[in-house]
Amino acid sequence: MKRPTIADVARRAGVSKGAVSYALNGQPGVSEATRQRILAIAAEIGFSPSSAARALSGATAKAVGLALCRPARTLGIEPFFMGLISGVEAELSARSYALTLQVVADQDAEIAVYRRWWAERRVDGVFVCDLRTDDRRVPTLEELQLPAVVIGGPRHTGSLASVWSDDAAALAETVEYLVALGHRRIARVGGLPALLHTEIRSDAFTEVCGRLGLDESVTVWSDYTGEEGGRATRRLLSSPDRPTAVIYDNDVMAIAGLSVAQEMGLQVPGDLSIVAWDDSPLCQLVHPPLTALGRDIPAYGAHAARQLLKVIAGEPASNLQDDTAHLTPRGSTAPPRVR
Amino acid sequence: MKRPTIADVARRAGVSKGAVSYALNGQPGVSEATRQRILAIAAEIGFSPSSAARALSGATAKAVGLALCRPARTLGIEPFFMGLISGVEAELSARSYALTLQVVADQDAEIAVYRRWWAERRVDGVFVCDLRTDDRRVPTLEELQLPAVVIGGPRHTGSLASVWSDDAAALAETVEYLVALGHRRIARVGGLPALLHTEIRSDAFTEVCGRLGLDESVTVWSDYTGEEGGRATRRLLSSPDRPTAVIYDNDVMAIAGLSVAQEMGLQVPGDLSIVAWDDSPLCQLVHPPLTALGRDIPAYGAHAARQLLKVIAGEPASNLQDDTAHLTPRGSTAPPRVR
DNA sequence: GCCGTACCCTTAACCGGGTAAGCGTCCGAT
DNA sequence: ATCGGACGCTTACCCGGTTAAGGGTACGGC
Repeated sequence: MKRPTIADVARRAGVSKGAVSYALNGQPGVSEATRQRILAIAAEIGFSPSSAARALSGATAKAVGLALCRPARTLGIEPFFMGLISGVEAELSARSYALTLQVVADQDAEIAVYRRWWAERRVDGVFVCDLRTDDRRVPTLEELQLPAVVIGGPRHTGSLASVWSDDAAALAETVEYLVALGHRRIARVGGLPALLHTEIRSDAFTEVCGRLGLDESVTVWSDYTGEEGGRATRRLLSSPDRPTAVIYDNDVMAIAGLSVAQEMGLQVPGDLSIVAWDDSPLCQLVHPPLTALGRDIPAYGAHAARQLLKVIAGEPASNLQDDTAHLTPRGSTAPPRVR
Repeated sequence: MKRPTIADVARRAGVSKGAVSYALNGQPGVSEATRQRILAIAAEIGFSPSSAARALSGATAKAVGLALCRPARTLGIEPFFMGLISGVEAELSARSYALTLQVVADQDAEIAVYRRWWAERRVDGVFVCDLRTDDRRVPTLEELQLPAVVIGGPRHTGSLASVWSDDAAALAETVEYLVALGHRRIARVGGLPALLHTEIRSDAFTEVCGRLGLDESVTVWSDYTGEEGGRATRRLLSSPDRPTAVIYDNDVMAIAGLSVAQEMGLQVPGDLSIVAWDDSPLCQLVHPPLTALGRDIPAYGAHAARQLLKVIAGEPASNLQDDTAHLTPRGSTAPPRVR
């Protein structure tokens, strides 16, 4: 089966291909009657303009890129990215933009991908995830003048647009809730320390603990995997003055932590309260169900996509604040049992 | 910053752009000395050929497509797709192919996406997931002559290439293992019944139960979500002659089932043995860790990608059998306690 | 010395769209 | 009647690659 081209449409309509182009793009230059005739013929023979030809003649590629730089094993289990992608997609496909995905090994590879995409004119813009405190991707994208939206922030985004959520406020709310329950020794199992949002949460944790006079609070760092999360929990709970509550930076580590606590004979929430960041259906599958900091991730993705389309359209870059994560109390948090 | 074009390279090398094209593509027609000079200049100014221009002049788009047709909420929690994608990516990016992703609502939308991609020349080929027993995507892709690889099968793939795994054998092995432990009342919580692999597993389950004389075996269908999986489990366990072992079609439902069993006061594995299909890290995070049918999903994706690249290169379609899932016994299976 | 040919490179057409410029035609205003 | 201009469409060239055809030049064989 031959792919229909604009010339096929033009021939059947008895006009030039220039006229067809004007008609299909809603430009003036053809009469309304002719436009309708051309549209009907295009629909009839299933014509869609070649994205390559379109991209070539100066227009946009109608595609955006997302490079993911986490090892495959952590990518797989975290519901976060799939949620993000489905939200991004919903927004993009409504404007018939395509999403080009690439999994990369490290920051250098990611930068190389951006340069290639740019040189190949393959994408009109990109999403930047997992911002780091000193991120070389930001100056690279600025240099290339490739439209970009940082997912995360709000600091260190340079002149790029961003979508962010106030993790510091969410963390403070969580700590205050635990303190209200009567907890004084609160620990936190963080994600990769090189990531900006980990730093933001760590700073906020330090700040709020200082403010509330919780001088026994402690943060340990992990890497988002269940394995490491479990190990970190085991270390925390082996301490003589072990914490009575732990906040985990993602759901997978929280579930692993719950397992470890139960394995060590501790009652949750009696002996230990657990809070998970990222509320996925997983949190409700375990026993007790986990109190979690949740937020609408697909909506977050959709906002990011809208931001990117705006930047591509030439609007100035802005930093859009998304909803703050909210705490959903479930069975894994309670007042600490007096020892 | 201006993007370098082939003309820029040609000018600096003092040759025509035709010569540059030959040099960069390893074609004969330029001397080795000139080729090296051109390659050096191209590398120096960071030239990558525009994918649009390339695609336009008859060559390939250097991109393949993957349309995912599951609701966002089940997509997110299943580690399967992310594993598949990272495997596909590994193979594709080695040959600098891009992966275009689209989340679609239903089969009609998916077919429309294929038609659009085809008309736009956006992709050179596509992956087809979640094959159904009477799948309209197959004849559509045959009609369009769009290279495609079905992930799943081996039946109902028409003339398309495929990569598949022998689920029937894996299921039989699992049932035989449970019978060897002493189980006679075995239930299965299946996935969506319209999907081909669900049917294959169901048929295999019926066959092996018949062969082993397990006339009390039963299959119920669910939709891969933890919610539904839990509900199905509750129904099964409320029956007067409840099963002593349940096989779940994915890990999320198995974890939900474990929760329900514990909530109903049953000991796992004493009162109930549980087997999960799809062995993800999640299976090891719960207590007891789940016996699971696992397989190397990224490798599966990589094989699918290799198949697709072959079909795109013009090689005849073949049906490649991937490794059969293997059972990893863990703490959730044991001989049934005598009641 | 002349021809054949292999080699290296240039020229020009082509892919399928977008779009500025040009060119009839019709219509209303002067 | 003539002019000006709006309208509707065509023409032609552009984007940045690929590639068939062609054209010098050098070299070997007769």
